[in-house]
Amino acid sequence: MTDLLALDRQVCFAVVAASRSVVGLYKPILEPLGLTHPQYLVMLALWESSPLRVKDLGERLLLDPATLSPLLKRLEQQGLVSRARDTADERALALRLTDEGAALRAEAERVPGRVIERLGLTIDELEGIRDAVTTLLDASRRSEPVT
Amino acid sequence: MTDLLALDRQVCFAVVAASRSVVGLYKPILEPLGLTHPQYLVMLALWESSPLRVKDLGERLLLDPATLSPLLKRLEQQGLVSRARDTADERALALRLTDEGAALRAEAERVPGRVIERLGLTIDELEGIRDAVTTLLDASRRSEPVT
DNA sequence: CGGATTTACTGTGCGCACGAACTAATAGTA
DNA sequence: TACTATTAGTTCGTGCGCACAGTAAATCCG
Repeated sequence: MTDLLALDRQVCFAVVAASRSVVGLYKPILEPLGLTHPQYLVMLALWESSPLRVKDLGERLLLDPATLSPLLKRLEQQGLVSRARDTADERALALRLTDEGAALRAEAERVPGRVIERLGLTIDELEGIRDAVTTLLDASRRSEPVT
Repeated sequence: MTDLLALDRQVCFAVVAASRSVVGLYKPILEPLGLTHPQYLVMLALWESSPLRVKDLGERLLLDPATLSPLLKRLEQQGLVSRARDTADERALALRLTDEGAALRAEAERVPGRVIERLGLTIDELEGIRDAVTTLLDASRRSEPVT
């Protein structure tokens, strides 16, 4: 019989610790860009599609608006993002890349390669990890109805 | 050729999001015990070996002393843990379970089963996830020399 | 049209999480 | 024995991350 207690501990501790450790790996690489890891994720989303509302951003990153709100203000202060009310819907905020924010993409494109290099894992290993973690994420999200 | 950029994004976003989501899954289950997830991990460590120093605890959980210090004070205030200087080494803090802290274990033993049940994953899937995430954690820790 | 409801975001409070600076105790060494 | 270096914890500052309450705009509906 499998020891559920030990298995649960291994899975949950590992994923929480891995999350912190991986974010820590990004830190020195993102520092020259002046970004934290969550800010980097926001910029990735904006580089992909630029006029974006806070709500949509939150759905993509699975983050609360209350978390994004101050984070976006910091990005605005850094001149990377502009925050303006959507003219069509005054409740919503239209997030746009500034020229500076768009320009940062060139530098950011070298980030993933450096992270993967430092991890020292093969593509196959990374793909396996991606699949396993995605399975866990999906299972976890299914069990806690988002609303 | 594999798209490293996309792969990196998938792996790193997934692990960070999975971590948050899984911790969120614990929240309603741990709430009746009066514990947050990090506090639960600390209690797990103490249930395993009771006189423990902050340093050792930090090494097991991969957490900074600066993170544990206030967390442990909260556990002390809840009456679950005692914090007393080690008589042999006055620098060190001897963390011990109180009777109440030891007693909480009985309730906590039902936590992992409930989490696994809610995740709805098979034992095989969980073991695969554990192995994949552990590989990632190890790789990440190797690349950022702890000190 | 006009009031009730929903929606989008913001402010507050609390708890991590970590780097950096600090204090106190121990260990190492000339 | 003194003097330095190391070690163990704490404090402070900053940035998430979320629950909860609040505000303002849009939508629903009688």
